[in-house]
Amino acid sequence: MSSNNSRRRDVTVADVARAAGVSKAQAARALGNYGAVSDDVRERVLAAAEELSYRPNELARSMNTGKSHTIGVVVGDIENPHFGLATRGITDTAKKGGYNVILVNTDEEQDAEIDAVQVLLDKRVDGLIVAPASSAETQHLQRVYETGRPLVLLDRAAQGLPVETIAVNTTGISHVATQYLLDLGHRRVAFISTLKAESPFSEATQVDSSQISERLEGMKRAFSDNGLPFPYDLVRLNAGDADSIRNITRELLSLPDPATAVVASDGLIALSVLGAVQELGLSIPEDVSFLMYDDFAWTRLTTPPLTVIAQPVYDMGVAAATALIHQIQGRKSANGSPVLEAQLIHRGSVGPPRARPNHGPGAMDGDAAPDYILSSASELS
Amino acid sequence: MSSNNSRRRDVTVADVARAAGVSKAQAARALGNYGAVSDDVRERVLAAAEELSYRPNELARSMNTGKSHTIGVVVGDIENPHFGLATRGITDTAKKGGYNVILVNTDEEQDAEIDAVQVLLDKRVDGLIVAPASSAETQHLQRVYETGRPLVLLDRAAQGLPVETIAVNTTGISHVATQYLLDLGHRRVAFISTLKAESPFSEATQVDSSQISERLEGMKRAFSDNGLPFPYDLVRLNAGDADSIRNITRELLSLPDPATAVVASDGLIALSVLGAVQELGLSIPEDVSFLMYDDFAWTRLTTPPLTVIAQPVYDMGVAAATALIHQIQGRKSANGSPVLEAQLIHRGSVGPPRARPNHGPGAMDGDAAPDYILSSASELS
DNA sequence: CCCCGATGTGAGCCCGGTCTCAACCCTAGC
DNA sequence: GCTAGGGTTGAGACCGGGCTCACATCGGGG
Repeated sequence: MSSNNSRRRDVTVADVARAAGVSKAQAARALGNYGAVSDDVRERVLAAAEELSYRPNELARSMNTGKSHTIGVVVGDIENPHFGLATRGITDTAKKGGYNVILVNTDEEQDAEIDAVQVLLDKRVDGLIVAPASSAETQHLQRVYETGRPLVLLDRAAQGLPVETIAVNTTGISHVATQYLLDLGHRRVAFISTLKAESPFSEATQVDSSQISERLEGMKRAFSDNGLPFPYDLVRLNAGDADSIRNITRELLSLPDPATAVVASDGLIALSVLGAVQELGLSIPEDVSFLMYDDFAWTRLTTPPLTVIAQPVYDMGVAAATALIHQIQGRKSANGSPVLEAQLIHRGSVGPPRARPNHGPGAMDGDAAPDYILSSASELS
Repeated sequence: MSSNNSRRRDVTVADVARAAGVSKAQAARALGNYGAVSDDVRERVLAAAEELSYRPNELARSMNTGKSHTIGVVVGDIENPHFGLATRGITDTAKKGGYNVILVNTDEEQDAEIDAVQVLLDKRVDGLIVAPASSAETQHLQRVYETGRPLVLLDRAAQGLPVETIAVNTTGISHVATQYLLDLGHRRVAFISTLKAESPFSEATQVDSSQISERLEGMKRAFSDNGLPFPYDLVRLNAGDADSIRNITRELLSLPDPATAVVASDGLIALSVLGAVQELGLSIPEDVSFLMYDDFAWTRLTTPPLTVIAQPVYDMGVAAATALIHQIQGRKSANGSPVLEAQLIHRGSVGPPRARPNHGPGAMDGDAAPDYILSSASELS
């Protein structure tokens, strides 16, 4: 009936003004609630607006206020619950502050990210939250920074960019977790990440992601603190799709000197690793210990439940959005960024490594965890 | 250095025109690649644009083309992997078609949804994809439809709105799944959903969500096909947060005549139900059978792995975005919406109910599954 | 009685693009 | 030599709000 006969034009202030029998300026004032307007005029305008069901065109409004009340969010993959949860934190906070969120997925592709940032800038978002795919190639972020448009990084820092970054103390928690594994007697600790890299990992590899490099840093430091050599051969990058992760897992566990503990960099990786372990007929933690980043609800339901490094992902989203909105509004961050800490949560997927006949020097000779470990383990649970 | 001294204005066509020594109109033509422009002018303009690193203001462009190349997506909860995955399907498809996505979360609140739709309309999105919280209260969607702005519904239909809706044949799969449970001997089948409702479920309850009502319809039909009374007392709505789900689960399992099978309406509910079952010290499927909607990777890792109703969630997102873009571009949907089918995937969480001494009439007297069931079960696995 | 400020009001510019229109140049055809 | 018609060009309208400015109008104080 009253529906779309040739996409009728939207109602504008001019229309409302005409209907109310006043000038456009007066109508605008009444609607925008500024300037001086007589009660009579205000009433007539508001009535006319109601009658015509007038709605301001936000695009037009944005154009001369220069504010779009929209923030751009660029993440690697919303399908990944890690980002899903962070995004939730961002959108909740944004909404409270009167902002909308344009979400762009990059599949962790550098080019897609560059593009995304550009598009969002073209759309004149008021600010950007980016989880950069690379901490090394950051010219596009540099450019954003130079235009003066508010920018907050999530999860990963960008080299040499003095931009507010919301992330947990990754090196620290990684050190703690690794020390825990070492104390239990593990020496062959593997680490699997989706991070894209050209060649196999070695001592010389420069890792592009600050987050991954910090995790590795924490591991290395723990090994060296204990006077142990770091097992470079067990660090695996490029763990993209489920199949490649399965293959990597199989390989790590069938080496002549196999991994006795596996650390998964995120939940998606964890799922594939666990699938592969299951297929190999190995059991956790008797045959392999397993540790993953992020504490999702399902990690409590596996047998055994999984020992995880919990990150306050939702809160990180909240913090990022809060910081960004502060920047947009030209305020200094209230109290700097809140300190967000990750936490090692002991459940059942980590145990002492299986005793192996042929172990090199420097290894502890027992395979059971010393008492003090068990007690420290239960402290946090 | 070259950075933000007092937020310098963006470069405009006028600036480029001046730099190239031509009129604004000519510069616009050269940049926009339309009309007649001499090679000389084109070159000078493009060079100037490059030099000044000119970028068109999409807002201004949208304003007089009337197209924002943006679609609005309104979902209940992105944190829920169901929507996470669907959103991924939507954004992937949108990007391919040159559209961006503004994402709004409603927490399944009707008011938030009304608000969200309004805001997106105000921002002049080219179209909307909505997973409506209610199939009954749909005036806001009705209004969208009346303005002629493209609209596609996801997951749930809206009563009396002749709008393209992307959903699986829910009644059918629910019927199949229920029949399977009945064949195994279950009579006390519970269903838990987040759907908000005023009062406890009864025969008279009108369910607000088409999706849930179809699922219930499928269940009821299966019961009546078998001449069995439908256990209205085991349908539980309002299963919001983790705690309430835990309580509901405990209650269902400790009734005088307890549920022997529980169907969870989504992954988030499933997690809490499983947690509660674990806490009660019950085992699946010996003590209770369990069935859930959506096939997430983690459902394979629990002990036992879970029997699920797999929905092609990603593809539904793709289909919704595709349909919307077709509408926006004024084309008829290529081949109507593709037929999307859900599938019952048999794993280990459903078994025959425990034999109970005191069973009413009409129940099968054995508790083991008849042979034909087992074979039909393995067909799909 | 006149001046002044406070209050109302309308005309019109602005944001940064798109696009229409009329004018201009130039050359081929008569 | 003159004109028709194509290729080029610039001026300026327009999208829909925000906002400035100039011009009332009115009441109170000196």
